This record gives sequence, C-alpha cells and structure tokens, in this order.
Amino acid sequence: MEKLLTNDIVKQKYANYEFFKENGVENYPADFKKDAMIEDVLKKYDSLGDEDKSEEQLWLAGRLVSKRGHGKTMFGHIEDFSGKIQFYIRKDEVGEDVFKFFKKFDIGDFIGVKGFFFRTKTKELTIRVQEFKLVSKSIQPMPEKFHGLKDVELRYRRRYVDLIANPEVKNTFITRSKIISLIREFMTKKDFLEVETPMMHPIAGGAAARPFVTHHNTLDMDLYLRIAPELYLKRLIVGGFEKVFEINRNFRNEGISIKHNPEFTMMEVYQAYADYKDMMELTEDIFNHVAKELTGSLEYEYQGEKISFKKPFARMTIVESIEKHAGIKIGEEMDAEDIFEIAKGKGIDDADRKMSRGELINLIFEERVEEKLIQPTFIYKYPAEISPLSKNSPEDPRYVDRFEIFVYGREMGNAFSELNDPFDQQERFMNQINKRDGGDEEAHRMDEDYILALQYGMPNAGGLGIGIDRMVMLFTDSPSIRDVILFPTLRKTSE
RNA sequence: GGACCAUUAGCUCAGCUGGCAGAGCAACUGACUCUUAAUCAGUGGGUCGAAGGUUCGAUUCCUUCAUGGUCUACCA
Repeated sequence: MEKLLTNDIVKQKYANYEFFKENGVENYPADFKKDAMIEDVLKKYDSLGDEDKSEEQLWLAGRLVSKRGHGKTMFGHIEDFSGKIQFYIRKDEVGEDVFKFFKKFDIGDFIGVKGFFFRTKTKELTIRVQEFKLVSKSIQPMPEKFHGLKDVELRYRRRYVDLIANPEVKNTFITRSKIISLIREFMTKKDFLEVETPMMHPIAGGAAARPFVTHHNTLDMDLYLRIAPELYLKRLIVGGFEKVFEINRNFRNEGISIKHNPEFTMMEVYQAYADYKDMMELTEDIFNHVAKELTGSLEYEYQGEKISFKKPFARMTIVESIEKHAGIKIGEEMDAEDIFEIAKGKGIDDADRKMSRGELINLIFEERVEEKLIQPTFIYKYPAEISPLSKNSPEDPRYVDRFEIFVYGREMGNAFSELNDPFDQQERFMNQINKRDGGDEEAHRMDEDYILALQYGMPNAGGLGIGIDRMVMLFTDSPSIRDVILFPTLRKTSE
C-alpha cells in the first residue's frame, strides 16, 4: 500500500477513501444499479421547458469529471459511456450531514446520483441530486481537463487513462468495432462462413515473414504464432467448404512502424469456383460498403488527402502502373538483364544483378509507384517469383493472377487465384527452400501436409486478405497503426 | 538494426550564454445558493528519465544507458 501512495494527490485522495471507510460508506460497493444511460435521458428530456422539471427521478451513474462548488451548492458533470450530464446539488435539499459526504467526492470517482431533471439558467439539462452513492473510489489523479493526456507513451501504456481523457480515442475504437461488424455482416450476408483456424502452427506458413516461436511443454514441441491463416483456410476448401473467412490476429516478428504492429488483424477470405477477379469485386464492395455505412458518404479525408471509395476503383497491371507513375516502360520481351539496366539507369540503387525479372519489376514498383497510389487502386498481374501460392496467368506464366489494393500509398489487401496444383506448389516450395538456404529468413517453408491436402484435390478458388488495422486507420483518419490498436506492442518498462 | 528528436510538479508546458526550479490546470485550506476551463484569497507539491564526466557550481555542456516518437531498413 505504501508503494501506491506515491505523491501528495494520491495521499489526499486516499485520505478521502479512509474518511468514507470510517464513516460506514462502502468505497467499492457490489450492488449498485443505475436506471438509465445519460444520452437516453438527455434525449428523453430534450423538449423539457425552461421552467419545467421532470416528475420521475432516476439513478444515473458515471465518473465525476468536474465539480464547481459554491458553498451551499455544487455543480459538476458526470460522464458515462454514452455522454455527460450536469448535476446540481443543494445543501438545503439533501441536508447538511449528507452534503458533507458529497463534497468529499474527488474528480475521477465513479458515483451514482438520483434526482429529477430541470434546466438551468443557461438552458442546460441538469439532474437535481436528491440521493447519491459512491460507486468506486478513485485515488489516482486525472489528467488535465483542458489539454487532455498528450504524452504518447502514457497514452499507449495506460490506454484506460487515454480513453478517459481523450474522447476522440474512444470514438476511434467504437468506429473500429463498427467496421469489423459491418464486414462480418456483409460477408455473412454473402454466405461466407466465419471460421477459426489455429493461431499456433507447427510450420509458420502462408506468408513471407519471420514468426514468433513458443513452446508446448507437454508435447515438447516448438510452435509458431501464425503469420497467416492462409494454408489452413485452403485446407477447408479441400474439405468441402466453399466460402469461408476469418478475422483474426496474425503475428510477425518484424519491425514496428507507423504501419506495422507485431500483432495485427487480418481478414482472409476464400471462395471456391472463383478467381482473383471475383476477389477484386468483393474487395471493392467491402470498402464501398464500409464507407457508405459508416457515414453515408463515399468521400473520406485521410491525412489531408481526399479519398473516394466510389466504384469502380482504378485498375492497372503492375507493368502499366510503372509506365504510368514512374515513366518506365517495361517491354514484355525484356529479360532480367534489360530491366536491371533500366532500374540502375533510373537510380534505383537497390537493384541487384542477381534479382530475377519479377523481383526487379516488384522493386521498381515499390520504389517508384506505390506511394503515388492515393486513390483506391488495384494493381494486378504480379510477377510469379514473388507469389509462391498464386496461380500462374494462363496467358503468360511469368505472371500470376494476383492483385493488391493500394490506398494512400499503402497496401491494404492482397488477393489471388489460389494455386491448387500440388505438383506446381511443391516445386514452388522447393524454390522457397532454396531461398531460405541462401539466407532469406522470410522465404516460405515447406509444408508437406499442405501439399498432401492439395493432392486430395482443391477446386479453383479466389483468396483475399485485407489488413483490418490499416483499413480502420483510413476510415478514422489515424496517422499511426498504434492509434487503432488498443494496446500496441511496447517495450516493457524497467520497473 | 541505423539516423534524428524528446524526457522538468499528477497533467499540459516554459526555463536565455552554466549561477537558489517556474506557470496554468489539478490538489489542499477558507469564502461563495444557477455554475460550466466557475470566481476570489491563501497553501503545499520536484531524484529536472538514470549513471558517470567537465566545472567553484550542471535542468543547462560531454559520454553511456533507458523509454518513447519520427524517418529509414524488413514487412501487411
């Protein structure tokens, strides 16, 4: 307990806790119930006249967020999840002995108040307190009421304080929840079945990334936190499910940035008897639907840029996009050597003579095009070398039937016609293994059981992944992914 | 991983060229029966992120470390 009483404000509040305790007031009662949400009351009495008062008295409850004492009366506000209401209490109405207790309430305490409703001189609907109860004593000081809590580190480490102090933070997470509900509803309405596949994988597959390792004691086996659910969801397509999706966490043991958190939320979708073009339409519909349902508008402003989710979104092949946005023409007849020379000539220093044709195309795209794709844009026909789970384009096997969607220069989703040929898949895994042996820690691993699954036969299918956090960033105008994750990954503190 | 920036009261922030640590809000005491960033009078509150170094003297200059942020690299 001594450890908790770290400063004067805490000590003073603790003294009030003791005052209540000594006077028979329970600091943390178990049985408090309220009658209504504040917002509902404000709505209900919206038309209450200036001179009127309500007949009914209700118990409201919330955190005491401000108080203004005036000797024998006091004004203040309490806030619950739905909103804030002013209260007014008079010593001559509740009695001197009782008023004394009310004055001991600290800002931050959860309190319940019962009373009728009236309008003050300034027309604010106010609850006139007749009875009150302490619901939960708070002994920590609240952040400043005017500036809120700005210290970014404190905001993330003590998100609960951030939520108390900064109302827009609460709204962001309410919107996040709405977006996920909207997507879920939309998918369910389209007859996709929501499933859950393992978070702990014996082989981390389905993406190019380094995994987190953990250990199962009884099985005495290392397990990897999943980097993607992809290979499990496709096993379900083998098993006869035709339309499935999963919204859940992925874990990648990589750097942290404004766009990356080690655990992040993805939706993956698989649909049998469909291809990447169907996924393109689905993606467009999802973004369009979420945009429309959230605010009724298809226009959003993100970090000062107007973004329109009006259909159809722009579509171009990766090669076309390079010509359009980077002014670099890549002829179909060109080989890796030719493209390497062009890349070097255009000052792309990361270009390496050892890179394949597809890797070079992808590099040019990432270096010169990606950041220019502000409006929702589908980039399709990706190089085969960087897409080991994707079906080749029938017209040109150097490419695969794959697209990524970009908004504000960021990859928001990735989709392709799923490779269902077990022999081809095995060969691609072998190529990835070679890359691993060559030192690429992020190359895909061989998954024999997945190959076995494909040998049972999987219908042609389209698959799609959408980064939910990034989508939420877009719709909430949040600059950092940490603004849309309640408890982002941080270093532990030394204490 | 690399570069740069930040860290001062519970919160938001000042603090000049090195010379006794400051404000507003919050808190405490008192006054106040319609206030709302209430008002008025008064009071308390600091390991200046940590450890070293330079100096007569360090919040200030230097080094190392910690945490966070931005950019960058890897990635979605």
